[in-house]
Amino acid sequence: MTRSADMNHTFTVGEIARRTAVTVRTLHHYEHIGLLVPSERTASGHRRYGARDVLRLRRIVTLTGLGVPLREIASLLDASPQSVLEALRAQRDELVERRDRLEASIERIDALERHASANGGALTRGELESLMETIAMENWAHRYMTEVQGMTPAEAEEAIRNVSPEAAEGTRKWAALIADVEAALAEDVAPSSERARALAERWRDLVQRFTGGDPQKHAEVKKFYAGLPAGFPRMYGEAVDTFIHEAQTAHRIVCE
Amino acid sequence: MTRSADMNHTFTVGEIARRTAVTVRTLHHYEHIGLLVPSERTASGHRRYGARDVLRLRRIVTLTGLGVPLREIASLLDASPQSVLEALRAQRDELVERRDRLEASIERIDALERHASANGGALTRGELESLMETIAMENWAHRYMTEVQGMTPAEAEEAIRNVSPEAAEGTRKWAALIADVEAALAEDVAPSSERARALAERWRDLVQRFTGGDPQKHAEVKKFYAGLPAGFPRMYGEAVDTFIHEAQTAHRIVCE
DNA sequence: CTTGCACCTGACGCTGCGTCAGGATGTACG
DNA sequence: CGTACATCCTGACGCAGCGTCAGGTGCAAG
Repeated sequence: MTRSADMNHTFTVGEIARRTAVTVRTLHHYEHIGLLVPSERTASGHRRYGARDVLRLRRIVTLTGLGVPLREIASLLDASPQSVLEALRAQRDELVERRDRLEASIERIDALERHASANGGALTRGELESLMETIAMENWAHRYMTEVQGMTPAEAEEAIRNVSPEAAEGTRKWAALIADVEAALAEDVAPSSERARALAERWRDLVQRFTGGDPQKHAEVKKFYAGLPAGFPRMYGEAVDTFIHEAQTAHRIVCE
Repeated sequence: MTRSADMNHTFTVGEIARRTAVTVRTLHHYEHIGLLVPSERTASGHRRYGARDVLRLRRIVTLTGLGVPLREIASLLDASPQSVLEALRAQRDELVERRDRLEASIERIDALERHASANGGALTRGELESLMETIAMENWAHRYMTEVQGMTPAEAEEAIRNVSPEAAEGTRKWAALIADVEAALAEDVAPSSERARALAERWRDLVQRFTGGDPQKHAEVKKFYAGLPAGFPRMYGEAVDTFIHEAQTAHRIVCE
């Protein structure tokens, strides 16, 4: 054997880095935060890692691979197996939540894609806008269900997914209408104008369609809106509300 | 109507924040990076957001909700619908990749949990260690397959998942053995000791089991290891190799 | 002795804001 | 008209996990 029996052989940062697939900078960082301090230093100050350090590092790498934050790893490395398991359970829950959020985003993009390809692969700016507004309203609905109705994120996703296609179509139309009204607001369109009349009529039609012409349901919706906690973000702004009201008055459009 | 016709009404930061469910600090930040600069300021320097700003903000919020980085949003807001779609496609790919990574981590934790509950819900330190070593080796295998064999991450996941239960069991035993050897190294156990002999025998048995006693397969495995690119991280360190070699020599354990 | 590589410390950069700090404004009420 | 009290302002540090210089030292080989 040409190699000496180097049982308590020590390694330099570079060697450790290569052997465990982390960077030198990472090792510096781990030492800086006190997570992995090499057990030795040469006289000239070079780091020397022993077998014990390598073991510790392997555990650290494993746990970071599971997405456990470094702070937690630091406390876990000296903890009992039970608390490690417990921490990993908590970690799992977090990972699941993050994964579900990603999944929801992916599905929204997919939905947008489907619409795009249904329209021949090309979208006009307006179509894109209204689709993005739909997404915005879904986000809003999600917030509403979790924060006001107290649903879990998963339940809210479910509820939103379970909306029937026609209702989703309605949502899309609402989003488009609101976007149009806000565009009109941005362009200083007068409520008495013809364009405002068209918007007010679309608004009335959507309200009728949404409530099925049922005054009681209309009242319910109003109550629903009134019941929102103060400061809770609305689907559309006060300015939109005011504009539509004025346009309806100006053009004597009865909404109910 | 008591409220005046405030068509080009402007809003303060706080109002905007409440209505769009972002924080005031976020609006400050968006202005700081030039993403959303309010179209007006009062004489005293207070921000005033108009309908146009609200529209822009809604789009920003929608896109951040899809995980698009702010820098990209900045360029997307003035881009054509086509390039927006294109960017969202790229965004989707990224999201999918992140989701898959999360999924893999979740599954690893689940596997660990299953082992734990199979052992009656309680794990000894050694069992936990060896399970974590298994994870480490899976990570290693993943790196090996993607970086050396050139597989995609998905293919690598597949390949690892497709390992038969017995092979997985073998992997676990290997991991446990390596961990034990490294522990022995950390404790300065002599290669001539009884404990080293036991380790060397376990090593020999695993090699035999892995190669099925076939010398050619043994040679293949050696070649596989020798064929690894220089500097590629190994499953175990040189010190382990040396230790086992010396122990086998000291106790005349023939391995092949 | 020089070359060249590996190592050292220190410090800023990145993402997307949260969270003070210290002070100026705005609005409602008496 | 003064006084609360909410809201607004700017500026700056903090966080997670390192990447990436910058400027200087150590070490083995030719």
